[in-house]
Amino acid sequence: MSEIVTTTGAGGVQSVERAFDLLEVIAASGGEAMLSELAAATGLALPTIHRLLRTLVATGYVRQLANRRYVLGPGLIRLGEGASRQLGALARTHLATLVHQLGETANMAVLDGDRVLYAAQVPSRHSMRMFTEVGRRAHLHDTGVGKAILAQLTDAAARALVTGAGMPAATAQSFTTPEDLLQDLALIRVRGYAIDDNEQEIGVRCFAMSVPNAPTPTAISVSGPVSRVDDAFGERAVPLLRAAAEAISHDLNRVP
Amino acid sequence: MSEIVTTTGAGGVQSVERAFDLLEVIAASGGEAMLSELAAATGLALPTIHRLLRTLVATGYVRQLANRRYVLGPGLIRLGEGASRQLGALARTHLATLVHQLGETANMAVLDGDRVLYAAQVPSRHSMRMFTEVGRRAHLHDTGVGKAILAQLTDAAARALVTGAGMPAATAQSFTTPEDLLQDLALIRVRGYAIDDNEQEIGVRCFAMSVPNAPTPTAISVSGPVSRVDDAFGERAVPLLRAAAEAISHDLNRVP
DNA sequence: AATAATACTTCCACTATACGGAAACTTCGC
DNA sequence: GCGAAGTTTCCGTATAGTGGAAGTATTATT
Repeated sequence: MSEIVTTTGAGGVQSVERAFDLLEVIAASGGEAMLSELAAATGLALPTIHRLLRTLVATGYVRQLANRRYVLGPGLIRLGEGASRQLGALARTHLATLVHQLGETANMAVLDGDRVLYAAQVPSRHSMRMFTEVGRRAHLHDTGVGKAILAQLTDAAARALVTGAGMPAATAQSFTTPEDLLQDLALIRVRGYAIDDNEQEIGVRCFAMSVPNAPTPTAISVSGPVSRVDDAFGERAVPLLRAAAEAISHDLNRVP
Repeated sequence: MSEIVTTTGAGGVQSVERAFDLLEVIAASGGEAMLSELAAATGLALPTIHRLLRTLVATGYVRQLANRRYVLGPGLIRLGEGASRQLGALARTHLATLVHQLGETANMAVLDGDRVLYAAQVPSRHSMRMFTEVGRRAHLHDTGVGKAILAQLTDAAARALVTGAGMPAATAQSFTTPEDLLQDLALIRVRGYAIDDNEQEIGVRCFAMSVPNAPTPTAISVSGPVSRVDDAFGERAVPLLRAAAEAISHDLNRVP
């Protein structure tokens, strides 16, 4: 399913890159893989992989079953939580302000490979609200945050990402061809924000904006049912979104 | 705060061990650290750390702020999610058995820093049930799983964790001083399981037991309304909990 | 604003470290 | 039980990583 993943960037420590490649391949194989599968996916020699895995097993980032299969270990949960908290804590106060001002759920998401990863959420007090959860990953082409992130990139880069990931239609409103999507991205660049209008889920609309100068491409959004999130809502939301995006950008690049 | 962390196990790949040591130190420093802090904590030479971090930054597992400070990167969130799902899948069948036998919601949680992280849940079919969700983190001192995990540790370690995290009273039944809690932990060690009796939420009672020999301190529980989860329930639940904990332990420590 | 102090990054020669071919061993399918 | 596929150990080799020293940026001090 996967092929060579090695990213031999100049000055990188080879064995560290390879160790993380192995973890990524295991994750991509549903969290469980055999030694020979890893060899096929990475192109590395068997003894090399075995030695790297032995190190990861000894440190608790990989577990080995009696199958001899390798699975992601609990040590990674800690690190993942730490990373998630790190990114989310910074955003949460600003997202909470948005929720207070607008009354709808606010999210922050980052580009992760060819998907968006929801890194923080402050839910609204409405009972009817989005059920997206922190840690969930979604497609780029049919979410507000995804399109806001794509609009920051060049057309070529955006096209490469969505064609790589595929463009399944979540609803009848979803874009299904790169051409249609690129047209929307051009509009997003001009007006400065993205709208997801029933594209991800029927009945849900969302206003999203990219966070400038983020280390990883990042966007924030407010979303809710179409009955409440209408054009009038958008007029109120856009300036507030911009303020929040700039505040988060400021915090991300803060120099204390 | 930390000191030398290096785990030079025979046959381990040095640079991989060091890279993960760095990640752990960053996580232990609240998700953010300076290069020189890392040097002090690990005892490694500055150029070595710099090179390792550059690799981690290039691969997205660490971010570098404008401060030049290093923080855990979004790539770790993916891996953590994968590991969490992996652990949950293993437990789910055993938790489902418990739910089938007892008719109440079953959970598995792991120690994560100074909190418990719910890693898996199988809800009961009762409409009135716990609303805890996978991925949610809770305090150690007022949950069944938290107390079961604390009881595995020494009094000193348990005290350090709860004083570090604080002991807010969720209900009038919650323990609020380390002394009271340690007394309960002693009881838990003797009888082999923990009871959360209206401590986390009024009306909810929970029986919990630690999973022996888990790579990370882990516990499982069954919980429900006090009307159903009474002493008679406990008498039925405890042997089944023990069987489930041992089955999970068995699976964790490799069985095909 | 200029200077000192501190922290970070690049350079480079050395050698310890990780690599991978070949062989021994284990498990699985038949 | 036997053969095949997969996994682990061994070990000579050379690559890949190491860290002292020097250079550059950033922050603190006067």
